[in-house]
Amino acid sequence: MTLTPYYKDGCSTIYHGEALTTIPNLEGLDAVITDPPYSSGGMFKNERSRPTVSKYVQSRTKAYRPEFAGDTRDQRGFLAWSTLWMTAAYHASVEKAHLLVFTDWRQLPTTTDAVQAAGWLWQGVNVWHKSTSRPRPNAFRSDAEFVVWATKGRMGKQDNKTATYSPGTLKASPPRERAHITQKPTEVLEWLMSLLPEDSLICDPFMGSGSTLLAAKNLGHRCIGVELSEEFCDHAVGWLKEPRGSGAH
Amino acid sequence: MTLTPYYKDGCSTIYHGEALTTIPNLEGLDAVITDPPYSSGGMFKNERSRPTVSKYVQSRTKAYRPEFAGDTRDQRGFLAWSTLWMTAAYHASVEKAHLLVFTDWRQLPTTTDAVQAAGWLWQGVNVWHKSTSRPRPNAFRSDAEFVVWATKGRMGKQDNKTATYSPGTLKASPPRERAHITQKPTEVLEWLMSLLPEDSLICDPFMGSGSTLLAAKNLGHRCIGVELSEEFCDHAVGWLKEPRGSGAH
DNA sequence: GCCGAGAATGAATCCATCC
DNA sequence: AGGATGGATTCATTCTCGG
Repeated sequence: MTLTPYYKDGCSTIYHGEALTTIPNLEGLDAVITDPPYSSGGMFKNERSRPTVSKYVQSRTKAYRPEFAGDTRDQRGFLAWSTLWMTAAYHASVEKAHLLVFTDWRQLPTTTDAVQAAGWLWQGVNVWHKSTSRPRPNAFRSDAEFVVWATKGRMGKQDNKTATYSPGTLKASPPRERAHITQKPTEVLEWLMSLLPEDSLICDPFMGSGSTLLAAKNLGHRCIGVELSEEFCDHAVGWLKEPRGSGAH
Repeated sequence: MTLTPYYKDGCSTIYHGEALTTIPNLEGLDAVITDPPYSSGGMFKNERSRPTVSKYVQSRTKAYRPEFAGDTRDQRGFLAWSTLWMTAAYHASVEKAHLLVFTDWRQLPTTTDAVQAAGWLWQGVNVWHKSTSRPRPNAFRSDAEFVVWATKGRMGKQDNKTATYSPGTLKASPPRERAHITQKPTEVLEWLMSLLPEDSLICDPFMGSGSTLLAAKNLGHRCIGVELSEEFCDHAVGWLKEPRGSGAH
């Protein structure tokens, strides 16, 4: 089966479609960096099944943000689904490829299970410390988002001359103006790409607004984005053509 | 069975013995805050009979840990053992008590499993960002230690007047002059105690050098420490009597 | 250009209320 | 009764704007 790109230029490709059916058509990936739907937002079914806008957004101005799909799975469903797409990503990747998956504290153990079930070698947990989070009385604030890091096989000997050293924890605030609820600061994505050699081929199977593609472009990598919602595909295309408000300065 | 304290003063009590057999004799705990051995260290005789020098020189957190993809019996053993002491701690605690357990990334999923298996309500994952870790070439540094947070039952209504707001992520380096290698910064322990009402009863079933007892004392709480190694017990007693180099300033 | 004051915001959570 | 909906709450940080 041949895929038809929704958009394509020198370094960016966007496919409009489902991750599970699209990833098996890809190959030669050096890294998979993505922020899948967490299916969090509550411990109970009725809370999870609320629309993402009402689950997650609560601001006075109520800026419009599109709904995103696939956020209603229960624990077992989330594990099974995660294992499926991660297995597909594994087969589409080259040896020693990197996998970097965002998750919140509730799904962290399930995500590490899925990563390993899919054949990846779990290497660690990175922390994105976002200082702008809502306070909770008599509780610890959940002001961290986690990134499960894994590789395809062992990394082997490294040349210390050209070696890269990256922190496992980064503090950064979400961008002021976001199209997607979960839109990441470019800084965070560039951090996660810091281990990659030049001109790597990256894939983000849950592209959203397209931050991963933009960060890859900034760093001189190629990137393939997959997104189910046409609204987000549109946004990403416009953003790639004219990255206004990209947060870069 | 009545326990005989190894040491006791107004706010601190130390029992020299095993956590599993000691905790069932305790009651009325408002919080359990501890850094258990991550591997099976302390569970088996060969670990316990190691020479004093290696116990003191080698950090407990750097102890041998099984390869992840390897034999899973150690993982299962760790889960079973963790569930046992956490269950005992649950029964020794009052309603709405807090549980705060240090763990590293490898044992984080097993720890959250054990916490929930023991009946505690998992509330989140705190991050201690310690900037003093060894860099690895071509890798993300593991510069974070995790703290699994849980409570005994739901927390219910909170009074907003007297409510406490605590961060979920803290950056702190170990004090330059440490009385003991395994010592955590007092700052970190005081952070974890920040949700507790005055004069709470805390328990650290894996006391080590006694940082938890010292932090509790600083904040006006009572604390019970349990420790298998007599050397550690001795050290803690000396430290409580004269807290030189405690990191407090 | 730098600094200080003021405003806006958050993958939240609890709880009352309605259907 | 039980599931779904909507309102109120809160502070650290960032952003904006004016002097």
